[in-house]
Amino acid sequence: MTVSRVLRNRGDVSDVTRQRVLEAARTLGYVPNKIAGALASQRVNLVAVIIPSLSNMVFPEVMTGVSEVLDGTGLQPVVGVTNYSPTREEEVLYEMLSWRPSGVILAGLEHTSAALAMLKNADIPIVEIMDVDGVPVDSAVGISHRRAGRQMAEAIIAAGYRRIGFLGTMMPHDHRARKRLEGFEDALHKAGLSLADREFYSGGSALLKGREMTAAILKRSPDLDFLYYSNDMIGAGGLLYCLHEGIDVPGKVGLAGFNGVELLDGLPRRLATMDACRLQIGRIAAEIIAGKRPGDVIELSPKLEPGDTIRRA
Amino acid sequence: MTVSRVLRNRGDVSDVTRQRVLEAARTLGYVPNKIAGALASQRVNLVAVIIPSLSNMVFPEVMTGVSEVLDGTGLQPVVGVTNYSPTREEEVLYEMLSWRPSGVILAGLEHTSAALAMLKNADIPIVEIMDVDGVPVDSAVGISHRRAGRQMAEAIIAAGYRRIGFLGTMMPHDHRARKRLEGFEDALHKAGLSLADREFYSGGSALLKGREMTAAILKRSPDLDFLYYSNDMIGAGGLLYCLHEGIDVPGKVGLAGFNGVELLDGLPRRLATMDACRLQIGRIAAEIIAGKRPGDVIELSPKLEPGDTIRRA
DNA sequence: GCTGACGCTGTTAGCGGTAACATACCCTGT
DNA sequence: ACAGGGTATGTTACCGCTAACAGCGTCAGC
Repeated sequence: MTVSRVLRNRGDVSDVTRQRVLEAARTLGYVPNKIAGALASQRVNLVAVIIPSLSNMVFPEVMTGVSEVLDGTGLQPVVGVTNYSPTREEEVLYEMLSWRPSGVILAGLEHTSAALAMLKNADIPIVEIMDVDGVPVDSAVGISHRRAGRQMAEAIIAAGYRRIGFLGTMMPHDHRARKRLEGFEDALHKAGLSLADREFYSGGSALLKGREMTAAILKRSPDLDFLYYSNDMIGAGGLLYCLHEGIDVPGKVGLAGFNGVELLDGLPRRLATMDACRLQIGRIAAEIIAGKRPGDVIELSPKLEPGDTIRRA
Repeated sequence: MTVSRVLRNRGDVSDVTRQRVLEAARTLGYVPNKIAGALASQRVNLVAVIIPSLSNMVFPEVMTGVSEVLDGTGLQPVVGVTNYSPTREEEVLYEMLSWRPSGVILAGLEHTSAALAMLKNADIPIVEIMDVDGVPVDSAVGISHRRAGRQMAEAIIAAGYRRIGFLGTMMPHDHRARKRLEGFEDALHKAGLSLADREFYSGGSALLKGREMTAAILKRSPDLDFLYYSNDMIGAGGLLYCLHEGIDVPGKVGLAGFNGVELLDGLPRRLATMDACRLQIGRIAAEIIAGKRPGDVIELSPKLEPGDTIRRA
C-alpha cells in the first residue's frame, strides 16, 4: 500500500520511506501494472482517438492538437485507424471501449447503428470531430463542410468564373468531402449555374492523381475556367500541371482546394484553399475530454484563403 | 463463465446457449472489460509502436505495414509519439510497458539508459526499426543509413559532380539523418572530396524550407553542382525552386533526397532518392512480434532511384 | 451394466493493484 | 493527564474477468 502511495504521489508518506521505495523500485526494475491499477480504481488514463487515415496530412495535425492539450493532464491518446470503413470503425471502437477509456474522440457524425449504440452506452465523454452537419451523440467540434463548400462557390462566382469543374475522391464514406460538394453545388444552383464537369479518383499518389485528373478534365472540357478540388493535395498536383503547361492561372483557369495544408506554402504559387481548423479542433476536443471545457457542439469558422489562384475582383 | 467462453470462442458451448448469450449481450449493449480479462489471463493483445513523429509521411507508412500484418492476428497496435525526444520516448515507453503489451516496436537504436533497462527487463519481443547501424536490444529491422549515405555519394561522384552541398534538419536526435550524412561524407573523403557547403533548418513547412535553403545555399556558394537533401520533402522544395529559377537540373546542378515518398511521383521532374523500405520494415517488425518469423537483425537494401535529377553517365 | 470419453456448464481462486477504513504514534492545548 | 488532531503505515475487501478443475448427463463399446 505504501508503495502504491509513493508511486502515485497520493497520500502522506515520509520522505525516508519514499526514498527507500523509489530506490527499491529502481533496482528491481519495477514497472507498475496499470491493468491491475485500472481494474481496482475504475480509472483509465487513456483517450481513444479514432480517425479514418494517417496518411493524408490532415489527421496528424489533429493529433498534434490533441497531444498538446492532453500532455499536461495525465491522459494518453490511443490512436485507431479505420481507413474510411464504417465496419472497421465499429470494430476499432469496440476494441477501444473494451479498455474503458476516459473519453472518445472520433471523426465524423456518421457511424453504424451498432457503433452509435456503443457510444451512447459508454457513459464517458464522446467528441465527434471535423464535422458539425448532423446530430452528434454527445459533443461535436468541427466546421460545417456544407457551408465551406457554399462559401467557396460564392467566392468563385463572385470572381467571375462560370464554367466550373470538380475533381475529388471516389470514397463513398468520406462524408465531409461529399457535404462540401453538396454545399458547393447548392450555391452554384442558387446562382443559376451547375457543375460543368467532374472527375473522380481513388488510391495512388494524390499529387500525381491531381496532375492526371487535371489533364483529363481539361482535355475533355477545354472551356472550363475553374477547377475545384476536394483536397489540397490533388489541387497542388493540378496547380503544378497548369504551371507546367503554361496555362494562365488564375486568368484562364482558377483553382481551389481544401484543407489549408502546410505543403501549399512551398508551392510556386499559393493555391486558394480553406483552412479546416485542424489543430484547433484537436485542441478543443481534448479540452472537452479533459474536462477543461464543457461539452457542446462547437462550430469553427474556416477562413477562405484566396491565395494566387482566384482572380481578384 | 459460459458467457466468457462464448465471447472468446474458446471451449465448447452448445449452439442454443451461444445464441442466447449473444442475443443478451446485444440487447444489453455489453462490452467486455478487457482490463479485467487481461489481468486474469496475463495476456494483452496490444503492441506498442513508438515513433518520433506522425507528420512527415514516413512513419504513417510504417504503421500501414504494421497494421496489415497485425490485422489477422488479434493483436492491436497502439501508437506513441516522441517528437524525437529521448526523454519523451522514455516516458512513453514506461507508460506503454505498464500496460504489459505483447511486444514493442520502436524506432532507432538510440535510447536513454533507463529506456534500455526497461526494454531488457520487459521479457517480451522488442523490435527496433528503421536502422541497423548499432546494437539492438533484441531484434532489429531496417536499413544501414551509413551505407545509404555512402551509396548516394558514390553515385553522385560517379556522375561527375564535385562541388557538393548538404541540406538537412537541425534535429540533434535524428540519428538516422546523422548517420546518412556521416556515410555520405565518408564516401566523399574516400574520393578526395569534402562537403563544399551545408545548410540546416528546423521546424516549418519542409517544402518551403527546401526552397528557402536552396536559395540561400546557392546564393552563398554559386559554384555548387550538387545538393544532397536529408529528406525528400525539402528536396522537392529545392527541385521546385530550381525549376522555377530556370536552373538546369541535372546539368548545372544535380539534386537528391532520401525516403522515396509517394509525393515525388507528382512532381514535374522525378527527384533522385533512395527508398527507405518503410512498408516492408513495418511488415517484418509486425511479423516478428506476431511470432510469424524468428526475431533477428534484418538489414534491408534500399534501392537508389536516380530519377531525373542526376546526370546519366 | 459398467467404464471411459466426451460435451456442456458451473465453482473456486486469484490476477495486482486501490479505496476505505483501521491502527499506531507523536504532538499540542488545556 | 487526557482529548483531539495530524502523520505515517497496515488491513481488508473488492474490481471483472479467466485458468483450472469439478460435476453431470449422454452415449459408445465391451
